[in-house]
Amino acid sequence: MSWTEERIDTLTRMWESGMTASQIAEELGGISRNAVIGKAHRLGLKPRPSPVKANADAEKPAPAPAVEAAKPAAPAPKPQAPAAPPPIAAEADDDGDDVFDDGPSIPTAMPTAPAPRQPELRSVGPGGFVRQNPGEQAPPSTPAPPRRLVPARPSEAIAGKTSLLDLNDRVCKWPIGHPGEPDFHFCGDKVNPGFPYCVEHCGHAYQAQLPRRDRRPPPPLPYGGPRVR
DNA sequence: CCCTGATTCGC
DNA sequence: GCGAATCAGG
Repeated sequence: MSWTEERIDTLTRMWESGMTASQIAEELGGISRNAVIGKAHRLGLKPRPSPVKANADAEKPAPAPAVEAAKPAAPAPKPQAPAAPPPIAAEADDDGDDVFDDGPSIPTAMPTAPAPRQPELRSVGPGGFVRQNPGEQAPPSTPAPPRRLVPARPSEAIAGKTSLLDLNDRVCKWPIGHPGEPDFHFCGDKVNPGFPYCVEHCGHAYQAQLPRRDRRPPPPLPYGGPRVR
């Protein structure tokens, strides 16, 4: 098997949306988990919560005269930052016509003029909702993921629906249902220009920020919160 | 044991 | 560039 552009694209999207290397390998078929990881690294995409991210020290005064087999063996106790489960937002890369693609961006990216970071400046998005400024961005109340991303595999249940692999910059990435469920898919409507979601779901994802004093205590949506649908 | 991603290194 | 082998943490 060779890495065609299409396969690379699939790999990239799945990798960036949090699929494990095993799952990606299985999806692509005829390829090993290692191949996926190797390719992912070669592509330069690897910002991923690794289960083994301990070693950060490169310099070690210890003499390593051996030609090889020099194992650092540095059990430096490091505080482990808990890796938050990645949001389901798959920043799809469609080659060519993605005008607004400036890399892995957050949904606050403005299509036209970047709003200068000013405390009380507030702009109104194309959908008519009030934008949040950078910094006050609570993660979109994505009711999505953390359990386990399983499918992405063509199934009868999602026939005609927008699957993970169908995501691009033009369709709404709002998840419908939950990963792992047979009919898990995405909204797929035309996006509110400049946003990852359609107008309706932008209304869910971006809420007008009330003055702090009027702010209700944050609704504890532990996880697997309100179903969208 | 299982899983994960990271890294190495012969090809 | 590729990916099996290996490593290492959970």
